[in-house]
Amino acid sequence: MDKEQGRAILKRLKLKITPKRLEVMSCLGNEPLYLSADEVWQRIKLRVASIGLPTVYRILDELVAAGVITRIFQADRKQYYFLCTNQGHHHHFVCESCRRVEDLEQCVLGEGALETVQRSGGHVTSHILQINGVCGACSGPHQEASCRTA
Amino acid sequence: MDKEQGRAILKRLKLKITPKRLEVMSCLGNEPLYLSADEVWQRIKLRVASIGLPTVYRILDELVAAGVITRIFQADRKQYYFLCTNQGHHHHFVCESCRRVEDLEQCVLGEGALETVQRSGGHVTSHILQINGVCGACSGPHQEASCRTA
DNA sequence: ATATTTGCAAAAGGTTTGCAAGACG
DNA sequence: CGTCTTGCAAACCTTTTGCAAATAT
Repeated sequence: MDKEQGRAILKRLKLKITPKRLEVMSCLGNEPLYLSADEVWQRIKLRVASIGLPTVYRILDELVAAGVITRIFQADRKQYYFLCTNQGHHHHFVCESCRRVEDLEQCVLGEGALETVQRSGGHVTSHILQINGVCGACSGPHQEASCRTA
Repeated sequence: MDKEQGRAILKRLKLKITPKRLEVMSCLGNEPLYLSADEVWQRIKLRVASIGLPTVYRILDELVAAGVITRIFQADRKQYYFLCTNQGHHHHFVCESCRRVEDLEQCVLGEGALETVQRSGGHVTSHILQINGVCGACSGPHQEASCRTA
């Protein structure tokens, strides 16, 4: 996720191209980790003259609404954000240890899911699916030291 | 969900049997709807002499920890609660219109879900799966009036 | 008798809002 | 230049906490 990709996304969304927006996208797009709004803010502050936390929230909200970034669910009821590079419909595997997010190859929802609802006359509009666990790197025999306790 | 079932659950969880706990379970167990902590509180206040909102939160937390009730995810980032009567591992269909929650017959996670992760050396510890839509009753041709706009 | 439970009031803390100043196109 | 963005400070509001009083077993 370089600046050029960010510019293209903003142009497509009809949003003005501002340094703050580019920084938020760049921040989330540079590593496959989920971050809180506050964490994005802390990282960006180091590189941008001045930016307020509300601005970070506003930008994140825009990008979530546009489908550019995804919310990650965690037990602490804070909002976490992840920038998907993968375009198609898919879901995520989230490592509890290192915060890494991996795209699952396809929507792993089973066949029966929608039928059950449709059978009773209803219809499905959306679904939430997130798989939590420990990634390969964090599960490896020599990786204990790198594991987070949070 | 009558008082007797509530008593049995509390006994199994080694929690003292108090009127407040029975009321919370009874409130959530009487209709297949998800409610917020505040809504549970409002309903119980009508029937119990005095109960504080913190108590409702504490009881809900205990019951979630014990697996008796489930959290429902909504966009407003409030916590919603639903009391499952179904015992086995399963997930829920949530009606956006009437708040009704229906148990899906089985875990609708597809076969490929876990394999993708395991292939790279990781392992899965949990997953979040919730299907949103409009239920049969709310989708029916003569049900427009009963639909919520929230 | 004693550990658990609860009320009350107050705090916590992530997120949102209002408005004036600033920046993009 | 007009409109969209942003900073700042303050408000919001759900949820949590501390502690003393009440209650279950």
